[in-house]
Order: sequence, then structure tokens, then C-alpha cells
Amino acid sequence: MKPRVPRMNDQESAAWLGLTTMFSLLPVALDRQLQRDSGLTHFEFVVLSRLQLSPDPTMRMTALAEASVSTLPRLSHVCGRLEKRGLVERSPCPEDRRATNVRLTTDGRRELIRSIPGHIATARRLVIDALTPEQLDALTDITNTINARLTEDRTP
Amino acid sequence: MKPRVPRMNDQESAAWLGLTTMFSLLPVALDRQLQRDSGLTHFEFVVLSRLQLSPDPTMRMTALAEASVSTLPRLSHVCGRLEKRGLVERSPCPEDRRATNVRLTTDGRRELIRSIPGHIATARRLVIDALTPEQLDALTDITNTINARLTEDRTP
DNA sequence: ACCCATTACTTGTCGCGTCAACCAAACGGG
DNA sequence: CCCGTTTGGTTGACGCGACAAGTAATGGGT
Repeated sequence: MKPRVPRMNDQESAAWLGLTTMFSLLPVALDRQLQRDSGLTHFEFVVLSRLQLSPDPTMRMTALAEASVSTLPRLSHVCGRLEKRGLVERSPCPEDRRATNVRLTTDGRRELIRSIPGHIATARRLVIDALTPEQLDALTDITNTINARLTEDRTP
Repeated sequence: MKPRVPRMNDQESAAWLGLTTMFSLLPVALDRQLQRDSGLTHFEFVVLSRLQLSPDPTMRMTALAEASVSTLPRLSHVCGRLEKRGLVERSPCPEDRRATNVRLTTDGRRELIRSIPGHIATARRLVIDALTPEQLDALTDITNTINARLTEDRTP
């Protein structure tokens, strides 16, 4: 069955063009700043952040993957690199011997904290400070709505 | 000088989290659908689209790079692949012998047109149809504002 | 007329992410 | 108490993109 999807009108096209343009520019900009100033990719930054924010000092790979909006293979690779650089440590989980626990090392926490101000400054300069409070609220609603669709699309 | 950037408040954090979550999910989703159904990456799709939309049947690399929100190296690589697959053709520009002209082949146009309905359907399902008209307008404003900052940030 | 800077693009390298395949442990029905 | 299935994670291969470096043509200043 081919349910004939309607073309986009001008209003829809404008939104779509703005959106696609944004996400071909924004990730690159974030990666550039973090890489240049802190030697971290944005995703590495997110992983370290989620680890630090966790109430429990150690997290399972699956939980960390979920928290950092990623996949297990991707997380596994990046944890391998981060471990080599001494920023995280992995240890087998005693309760479930299939599982792996990850935790932030002292070096990892230090590097993360060092990198935060520059990252926040960039996020403010490029996005947050450019928007009005009403736009911030609107953006939250919009992204939450879209993200709901995206997450249910992830696992068919 | 270190002008002490303020932390984010709850409103700002919510918007930022929503945004970062979205652009770690959306590009993957678009690539997946296009790759599966049409053997194209989203960026390849954009390149072909811009070529087809051009009033002139042929475009300079620089113009195409700008239109597809990309860089010259990236575009050069992807044009190489697309040319190998017979979807585009490159020829030296007669007026400026440094320049290269790209144009869509018949096969390229056909493949593009084949791929459009599925792509639009995905864009609708994941984004457009999830939003109200007011949200679409808001999204256009927001992304245009951010994109302005991003583009001026690109070339310091 | 010459030279240096700029423009236009290409190429190579490297690192990251996706996917598929794999392994091992735990579960659960018969 | 098995044995098939599900869950948790790792690994390898491959492709794409960023960046840096290189080439070639153009143009602007003197």
C-alpha cells in the first residue's frame, strides 16, 4: 500500500529547511570547540557528564547508553578509548556477570570539570542566549514532541 | 580574560537537553530510512536535491557546497562517489579553469525522484506532522536565529 | 610585467559511528 | 534440569566526514 504522502507547503518546508540546516551545523560546531579546547568530542563530553551526574558512582553500560542517547556498540567503543586515556574505568558487575560497570576516574572528573565552562559558553553563544524565554519553552516542547516520535521509531 | 559564563537554569537546561537529544536521534533516523529504501545517505539526497532545484542545470562546486550546507572537501568526496555511481557528472568549467561544474545525470534524477516520497513520509512522520502550525512557525524562527549564529561562527 | 595572495578544488589521513556478527551469562518453559 | 531464547556487551569491518596539505588558476598591487 502506498498512502500518497502530500508534498510540503511553504510553512512546512521552511521549518524543515531550518531544522536540517541547524543539525548540519550545530554538531560540528560543538565538536570543534570541545575538541580544540579540551580534546573531547561532544559525545565523550556527554558520557562523562552522565557519569558524573549519576547518583550512583558507577553505571551499567546499558544505563549509560540510554542516558547518553546512544547505542551499546558506540558506547563500548568510546569507553574503550576513554579507558585507555584513563578517564573512566570498567569492571565486571558482580551481581550479573554479563554486565559491565563504568565509573569516572579522578582524572576523568577533572578533565570534565575543566571542559564545562567553555562548552556552556559555546552553548549559550550559539543557541541559548540567542533565544527569548518564550522561544526556549517552545523549543523544549517541540523537541520533546519530536524526540518521543524518534524514540518510538528506534525500536520497531 | 575569562568572563564567567553563568550556569544554565532549569528552563535553559530543558531546551538544551531536548535539542541535543534530538540531533543525536534525527540524523540517524533519516540516514537509516534513506539508506534502506534508496541506498542514499541524507547528505547525498540533499546534494541531488539542490542540483535538481537549481534553475541552471549545472552548478559550481562552491555554490553546491553552500546550497547543501557543507564544505568543499566533503562535497568533493561525495561527488566522487556519486559520479562513480553515475548519478552526477563533473566537468571543468570553461570560463574559470580552476572551477568544476556538476550536473545531475538522467539516472541521478531518476534515483532522486524515486527516493523523495519515502523521505517526505519520514520527515512528516517524525517531525512535521507532530507539530502544530504555530510550532512550525516557532521552529522556523528559532532555527533561523540559531543558524545565523552558526554561520557567522563558521568563518572567524 | 611580475609576484604574492586568494580562490577553487582535490587528495590523503585519521577517527568516529553503524551495522552485523559474535560470545557469554541468565532466564524460562517443558 | 535441560535447552532454546533473551539479554548484556564486545569486536571487526566498512564508510563517511573533518582537517590539513597540496595543486592549479586567477587577480590585484606596484
